Amino acid sequence: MEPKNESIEIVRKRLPLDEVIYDLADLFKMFGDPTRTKIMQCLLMKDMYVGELAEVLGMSVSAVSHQLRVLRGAKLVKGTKEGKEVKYSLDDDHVALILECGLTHVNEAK
Amino acid sequence: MEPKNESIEIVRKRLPLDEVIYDLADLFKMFGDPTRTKIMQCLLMKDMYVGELAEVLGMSVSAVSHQLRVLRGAKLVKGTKEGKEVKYSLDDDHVALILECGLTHVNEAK
DNA sequence: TGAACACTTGAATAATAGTTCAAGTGTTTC
DNA sequence: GAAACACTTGAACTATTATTCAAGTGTTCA
Repeated sequence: MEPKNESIEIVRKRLPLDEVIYDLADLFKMFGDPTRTKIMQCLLMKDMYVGELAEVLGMSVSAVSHQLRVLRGAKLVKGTKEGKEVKYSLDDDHVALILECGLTHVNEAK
Repeated sequence: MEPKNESIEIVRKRLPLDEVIYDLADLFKMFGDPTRTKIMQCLLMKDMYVGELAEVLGMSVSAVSHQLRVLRGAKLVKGTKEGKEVKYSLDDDHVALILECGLTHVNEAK
C-alpha cells in the first residue's frame, strides 16, 4: 500500500456526497446563464411582471417565460397571479448573497 | 408617458453592464458542472496531480484534463509542472467563498 | 536511444440547453 | 359571448458542452 493512495483515499472521503455535489452544480447552473442572471438582478430591485422583464431584457415574452419556469423549478423565484398578469419575485434569501459573491470576484478580476 | 415605463427605465439603468453580466454568468458556469465542482473541492483540500484527481473522481485522465483546461482558462486553477507530472492548485481566493455560499444554500434547502 | 510514464490535445459523438414560433389557457372588458 | 390581453406550453431548431478515443508532447530512467 503506497502512501500516495492513502492520501487520495482521505480526499475522496472528505468530498461532499454526490447528491450534494449535483445539487450544488444545479444551483450554480441557474446563475450560469446571462438571461437568468439578468432576471434575478431585476427581481432583486423590485417585483416585476413577465412583460416588464421581457421589455427590460429586450427579449420575447416566451423566452423569458421559459427561463422563469426553470428558475421556479429551482425555487429561486416565484410567480403570483394578479388578474391576468403574473408578478414575479425572488423566492430565496440567498440569491442576493450568491450574486454579490460572484460580482465581487468579477470586479476584482479586472 | 405611462408611469409603468418609467419604473422599467429605472430598472434597466441600474442593471450591471452586459459585459459584467456575461462575466458573471461565465464564472458561475464554471461551478455549474459536477466534475468541475468536484475538482475544485479536491483542490480546496490539497494540491493534486492530474492522475490523482482522475482516480478520486473515478474518471479518465483525459476527461479531467479537459476540464482542468477550462478551469485554467477561467483563472480558477493553475498547473505547475513537476518533472513529468503536473500539480494543480486553486488560483483564486474566491473559490472557497463561492463554494461555501452555494453549500450553505443547498444544505438549508433540505 | 528507446521504452514507459504523465499529461495534453483534436476530432467525433452524444447529451443539454436556449430561443423561436405557433398554439393554448385563463382573465378582463366591451 | 367575443375580442383583447398576459402569460404558458410544446415542438423544432440551433448552439453549446462533456466525454471518449486516438494520437501527440515532453520527461524520466534503464
